[in-house]
Amino acid sequence: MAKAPTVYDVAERSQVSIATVSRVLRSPDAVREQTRERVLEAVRYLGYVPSGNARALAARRTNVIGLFFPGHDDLDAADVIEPSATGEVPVVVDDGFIGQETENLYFDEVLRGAEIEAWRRGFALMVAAGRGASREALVNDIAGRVDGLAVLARTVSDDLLAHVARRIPVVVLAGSERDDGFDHVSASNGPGMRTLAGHVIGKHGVREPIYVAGPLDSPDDAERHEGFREALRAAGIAEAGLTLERGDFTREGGRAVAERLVAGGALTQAAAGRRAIICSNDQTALGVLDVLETHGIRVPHDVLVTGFDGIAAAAHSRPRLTTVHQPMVELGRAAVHAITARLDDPTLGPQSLTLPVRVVLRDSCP
Amino acid sequence: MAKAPTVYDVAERSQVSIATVSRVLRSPDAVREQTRERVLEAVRYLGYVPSGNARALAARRTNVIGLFFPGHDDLDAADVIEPSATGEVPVVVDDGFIGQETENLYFDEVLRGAEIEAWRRGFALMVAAGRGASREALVNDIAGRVDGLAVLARTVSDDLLAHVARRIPVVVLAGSERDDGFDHVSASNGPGMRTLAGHVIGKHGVREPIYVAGPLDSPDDAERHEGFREALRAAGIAEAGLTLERGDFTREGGRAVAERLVAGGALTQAAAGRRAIICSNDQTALGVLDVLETHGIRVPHDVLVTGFDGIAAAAHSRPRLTTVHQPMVELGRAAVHAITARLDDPTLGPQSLTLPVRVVLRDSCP
DNA sequence: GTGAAAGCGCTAACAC
DNA sequence: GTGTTAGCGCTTTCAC
Repeated sequence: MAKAPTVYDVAERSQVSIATVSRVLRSPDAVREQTRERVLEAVRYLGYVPSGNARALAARRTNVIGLFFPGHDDLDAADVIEPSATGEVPVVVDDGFIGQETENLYFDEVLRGAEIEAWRRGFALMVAAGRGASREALVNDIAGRVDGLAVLARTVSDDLLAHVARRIPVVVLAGSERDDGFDHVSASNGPGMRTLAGHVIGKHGVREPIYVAGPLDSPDDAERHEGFREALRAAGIAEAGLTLERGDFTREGGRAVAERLVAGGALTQAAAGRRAIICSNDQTALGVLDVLETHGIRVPHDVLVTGFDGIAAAAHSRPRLTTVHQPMVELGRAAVHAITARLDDPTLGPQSLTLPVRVVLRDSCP
Repeated sequence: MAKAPTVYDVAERSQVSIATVSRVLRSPDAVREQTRERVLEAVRYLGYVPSGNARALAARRTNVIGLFFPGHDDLDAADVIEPSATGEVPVVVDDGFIGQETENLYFDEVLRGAEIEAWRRGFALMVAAGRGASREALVNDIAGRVDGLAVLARTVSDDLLAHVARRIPVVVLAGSERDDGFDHVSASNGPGMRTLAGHVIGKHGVREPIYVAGPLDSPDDAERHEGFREALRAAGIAEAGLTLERGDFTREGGRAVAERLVAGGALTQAAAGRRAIICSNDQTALGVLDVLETHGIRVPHDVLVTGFDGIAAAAHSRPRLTTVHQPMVELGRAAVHAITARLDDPTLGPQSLTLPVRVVLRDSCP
C-alpha cells in the first residue's frame, strides 16, 4: 500500500498523456486498440485504481446516493471482540423468546430496494444510521459526499433538510406528504388500515376493536390511526368507548401494552363478544402475540390480532400474523428513482409518490 | 440547487480567507470566536455544505469504508412503480409459503454490525451488492472511493482482490482463513458443526445422519462438512454408507433436496432408527421443514432437522429450528475493526480472526 | 489568529 | 487519435 499510483504513473509507464489514460478508462473506444492495451497493461502492472474522489471532484458528480435512517441504538457493544477458543462451542437451549431482537427489519428491506435501484442506475449507495446528537452532523457530512439523499421521515430536522436540499435532491421516506417542498415516497397507510379494520369489523363482527397506536410523532401512525377511525365511522361505531393503547413500534413495547391489557381485564370479558387488537405495526403485534401466548389466550380463537408493515417475521410468527403489507423494497427503489429523476431534470417540481399496500390475511385474523 | 456554494463563497461573505473557513469547520478552536461566528453565519446563509470529495482528495483520506457482497438477484423488477389508486386496497389470503423470500438475512445482519462499528469509529459506509459481470468493475470502483474494503469470501476473484489490496486494506469475510495475505474474519464453522452433529449423534442416538451440503465452492460449507465428518469419526461411524445431498444455501434449494429425500424413501424407513437431516445452513433447513410438513412427516418426532447460521427466521419457524448461531453482527463489526486497525498501523501482518459460535437447541432437534 | 499558495488525482474542453 | 491545460473544492504547510 505504498503510495497509490496515479494517472501520471500510468501515463508515464505507458508512454501516453494522462488524458489518454483517462480515456482508456472512461471511453475505451475513443482510443486506438494498441494504445489501450499498453495503458491497461500499465494499470495492471502498477495496481492502479482510479481515485473516486478526484474523479467525482473533476466530474462534479459522485454517482453516489445516500440513505439515512435512525440508528440501531445497540451502540455500546463491547469494544473488544474475542476470538473463539478452539473447539469450545457452548450448547444452549432456546425455548423462549430470542434475545437479539432485530428491530430494523423494515430498513433492511428499504435498503435492499434502494441498493437494487441504485445499482441499476449506476449509482453506489452510502448508508448511514444516525444516533443521538451527532445525527445532524452526520447527515451534513453525507450530504457533501453524494448526489442525492433519501432520509427517513422524522429522523432529522426540517431545517437541516432544507439546508441540505439546497445542494442536492432530498427525498423523504415514509412520511406523510407534507407540503414542505421535498420529494416524498410513502405507502397507503390510511387506506390500508381502513381496509384491514373494515375486515375485522365486517367479517368478524368485532364492535369494540382495541387500537394500539405507535409513537406520537410518527406520521405513519397518524395516517393509520385515521384510517382506523374511518373504518369505525363507516361501520357506525363510536370511537369514544374504545380502548386505545400506545406502543412504540417495538416488540418490547408491544409486550408491555399486552401486559397492560391483560392486567386491565380488557381481554378476559370474552362475553362482550369477539375481541380484536389492531396494532399500528408488526413489531408491536408480535410482542402482543408473545404475551397472549404466555397467558394462555388463544389467537385467533379468543382474540384477533393484526399488524402493519408486512415484515418477514410476521409471516413466520405463531400464529402467523395478519397484516397490511407495505412494499418496503419498492419504497427503497422509488426513493432512489425519485432522486435520479430529479438529477436528470432539476426543474421538476416536488414529487409525491404513494405506493399501494395490500391486506394479507393469515392465522391471527383470518 | 443552483450551483452549490464553496469555501470561496463563504470566505468572501465572511471577509476571511478560505483557510479560515476550513479551520472553522475542521478545528474550530483554532479560530477566534468572533471570526468563527461570522463564518458560521455565512455558512448558514449560503446553505454551504462542504464537498466530501474535495475534502477527501485534499486530505488523502475518505473516511469511508466499503462493504461488498453478492447481490440479491431479483434484478429485473418492473421499471415503473405504480402509485396506488386511492382506497383500492386488495385483500389477499396467505396460507402457504410466502413468496418474497428474503434470502439475504445474513448480510443484513453483517451490514448492521459493520454500520455500527463504522459509525463508532467515525467512518461512513458504502455498500454495494454486485451481480453478474459488472461485479469486478464495481468492486474496483468502490475501491477507489474508500479507505478500506470488506468483501464476502468468494464474491470476487483473488486477482482483483490482490489488485485492490495494493491500494487499500481488504478484509475477507466468512471465508476460511487461507494464506492469501488478506485479513480474514470468520466464524468457527468446523467446531460448530462438530459440536452440533455430536449432539445429534450422542444425545439422540442417530447413527445415520443425512448431511445436506451447500454449494461446492463455499468455504463455509467445506469447513462445516469437515466438522460433520469429525463428529462421525469421534462416534465411530463410517461415512461411506451415509446419504449426502447438496443444496445451494437457499430455501428453495432445501425444498428440492427434501423432495428428493422423500421421493427416494430415505425418510420413510423409520424402522432403521431415528433420522436426522443436518443442513449446512438455515435457509436450507427451513426449506426442508417446509417440505416435511407438507408430507406429514413430523419434526422432531419422525426426523430431526438442524441448520446453521442462526438467522432470525430460524427462531420463528415451525417447529423452531435448532442451529449453530454465528455472530453475524459481530462479523460485520470485526471486519470494520480489522480495517481500521490496519489503517492505524499499515505495518500489521495479515490478521485472522475467528469468532465463536454456539449451538442453539430448539424444537427441531432438542 | 489569519492569509497565501501549493497541491490532492482526475475530467473535459480545446488544440493539433 | 492524442496531448495540453485548466480547473473541481478543499487541506495544509509556511509565513506573517
